[in-house]
Formats: sequence, structure tokens, C-alpha cells
Amino acid sequence: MDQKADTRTRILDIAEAAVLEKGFEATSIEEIVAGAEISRGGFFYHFKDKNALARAMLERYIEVENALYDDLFARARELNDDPLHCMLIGLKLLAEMLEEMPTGHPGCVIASTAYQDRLFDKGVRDLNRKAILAWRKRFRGMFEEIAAVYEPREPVNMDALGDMVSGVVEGGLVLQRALREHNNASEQIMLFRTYLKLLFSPPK
Amino acid sequence: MDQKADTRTRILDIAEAAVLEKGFEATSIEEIVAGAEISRGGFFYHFKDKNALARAMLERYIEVENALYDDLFARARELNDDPLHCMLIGLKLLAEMLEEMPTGHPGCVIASTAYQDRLFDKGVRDLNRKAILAWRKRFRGMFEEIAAVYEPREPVNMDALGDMVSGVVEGGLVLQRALREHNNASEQIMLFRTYLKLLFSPPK
DNA sequence: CAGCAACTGGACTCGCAGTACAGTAAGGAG
DNA sequence: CTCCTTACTGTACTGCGAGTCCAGTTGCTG
Repeated sequence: MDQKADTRTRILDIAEAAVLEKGFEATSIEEIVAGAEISRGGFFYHFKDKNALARAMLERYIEVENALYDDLFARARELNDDPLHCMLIGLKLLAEMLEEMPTGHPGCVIASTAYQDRLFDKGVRDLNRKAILAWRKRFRGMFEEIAAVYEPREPVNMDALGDMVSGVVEGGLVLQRALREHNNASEQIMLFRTYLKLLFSPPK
Repeated sequence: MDQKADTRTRILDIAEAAVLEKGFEATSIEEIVAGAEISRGGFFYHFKDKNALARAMLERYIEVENALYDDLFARARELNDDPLHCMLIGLKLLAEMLEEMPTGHPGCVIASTAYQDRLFDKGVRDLNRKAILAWRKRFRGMFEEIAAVYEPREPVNMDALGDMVSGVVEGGLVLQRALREHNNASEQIMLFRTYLKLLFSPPK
């Protein structure tokens, strides 16, 4: 029972590392079982097929990411109670965190899943979708708090602005992957921060 | 000779449509040859392997994309000679174009390639990289022209700002794919436009 | 008519996903 | 102490898709 949890987690760890490095499709089950030191039979005991693995990975990843955002903005809130400054500090922390991550942060998982769409079943795609919608809601809420204090200088769609956080991170990660540079994502976040500063500049 | 060009193009057309719809890995050669009405042998006559196909697709796509940007911003320039307004009009045109594209525009190809990295050889990855660097240069140049007339209100890294055009488009397309909505990319571009408006607001 | 370009078609290898199932070691419930 | 379940191991097999090899065909071209 405990064994089960251990092995399952070990499979997920190994699979996640491999998938982040080279993509889902390029990661063979053979390789995962070798890394986790189990048999092929053992793998299929835990996961019905590769789809089930993808689903479990996504679920775990989304939880981690949410906890990370919770933590990041909680720390930011402690540093400054103003919603705008809290957001700016949170994004700064996010940018710093991204820079410290050597081989690109997990955000990839979302884009990766999105781009291999047909490889996955409906369950996986829905999970992906829900995670992004949750982030939209989260950031939209924060931007509305800000807008209650700072009148935006230009009219903006709050849903789209919420999405822009995810979009800028994902876009930055795409650039980073393709360019094989290491700080594009954090630079993009820093630019997004200057946007917010300009958008919400004078308090009401 | 003409036949060759025809068939090659037909293969590329079919492959591109399939890859955009469901990803490179999920597109089998079997399916491509069925669509192009040739034999498997015929396919391998034109392309050494799937990698060569990917490379050819990317080359073609990058050319099309560059031509598209040339055209878009040339039209924008005709409408307004001021560099800032030219950029704003160009982005508006880009956003409109993206909205009119039913199943996501080719931009995907870049992200798609980036996320299936290890599947491809160095040639493909380098092509991808060069294309993004070319866009960085292109937009950076345009932003410098703008900055010569409009002092930026906040200090920004011009390379990063250039990348932000690609990043916002790619990020928007990731969202669009994952959410199965249809105008996220164009909305993100419109938000980026308001950023530029705010950043370069008062003329020197 | 020779020769090359542009194929067709079939047979084969290989790697990987997934199935099937028989067997086993360890721990708890009765 | 035995029975049962959980968490596996190990092997053997199917099926698919990529990629190779190659012999043969068709059509234009010098």
C-alpha cells in the first residue's frame, strides 16, 4: 500500500523529468521502467496506458503550480498590502523563480499537452483546459481588486488580462525552448510588469 | 520535373494541414500518402525521412510568415507613416487575420516544433531558432524607430520587447489550443497594443 | 533509343505501445 | 496457520508505424 504510493510517485517523477526534457512522445515506457527500476508489467499495473500517465502527471503538476502561485502571492501580500504592488512583487518573484530553474519550468507541460492534443484523450484535454480557466479566474480576481483602486488608463478585457499572465509565461517558455536561451520567460514577465505599472499607474 | 514539384508541394500541403490539426507525431506517413494519392515509396523519394519533411514544412512556413509580416506592415505603413501608428495598425491587422483563421494559424508550427524538440534533428531546431531571432530583429528595429520619436515611459529591453510580439502570439495560440476558444491570440495581441500605446504615449 | 526523373509496389526489419496471463513475495484478517 | 489481497516480475505475443531495399514501370528529353 505504501509501496504502491512510492512506486507510483517514483514513476511520475522519472516520467516528468524525461517528458520535460524531451517531450511526451519521445519518452518511452521502456525508459521509464528502467529509470524507476520496475518491470513493464509493473508500469501497466499502475497506469492503464500512457494516457493515464499523462493525466496523472498533469493532475500533479497543476496542483504543484497552484500551490506555487498561492505561496508566491501570499508572500507578496505579506510584503505589501496594496493589490497592485502585491501583483508586481508576485510577478517579480515568479520571474526570479523561472530564472533559477535550469531546464525550463514545468509550465511546458501545458503547452506540450496542448500541442500534442490528439495524442491524448478527453480527460487530459479537459484537465488542461480547467487549469488555464482557473488561472484566468485567479488573476482576473486580482486585477479586479487592482482596478477597484487604480482606474485603468486604457479599457481592457479583464478575462483577457488574466489570461495574459499564463500567455506571457507560456509564450516565454516557447521562446526559451526554441532559442535555447534561459531567461526569456522571466524577461517577458518583467515586461508584462511594466505594462501593469503603466496601465494602473495613478491611484483613483 | 514539374510533376516532382507538384507532388512535393501536395505532400507538404497535406502534411501541414494534418500537423496543424493534430500534431506532427500524430500524423502518420501512411495518412499523408493516402491524402496525396501516392505510394509510400513515392513519399520517401521526396523526403529522406520524417525529419526532412519537418524541415521542409518549417522552411516553407517561415517564408510564408515572413512574407505575411512584410505585407502586413507595408500596408500599415501606407495607412500611417508614423512608426508607432504603423506598428499599432499592423498589430490590429494581425489580430484580425488571426481571428479569421478557423483552426489556429500556423504560428503553432514554431511552438509545436519547440515542444517536440528531441524528435527533430539539429537542422530543424536551428531553423526554428533562426526564424525567431529574425522576428526579434525585425520588431526590435521597428521599436527602435518608435523609441526615436516617442521616449518610452519605462525603460525596456528592446530585444525582449521584440521577442514579446512572437511570445504574445505563441502564448495566445497555446491558450487558444488548450481552451478550444478561438480569439485568445487576437485578444492577447490587442492587449499588447494597449501596452505599446501606454509605453510610447507622449511624443518627444 | 538511351537514359534519367518520378514514381509504384511489395517484402522486410525494428522499436514501441499495449495485452494477456502465470507466477510470486509480503502483509493483514480471520 | 492459512487465505486473500496487493504489488508486483517475467515472458510471450499482437499490431502499428518508421524506415530500408529494391526491382520494375512510365514518360519526357537529348
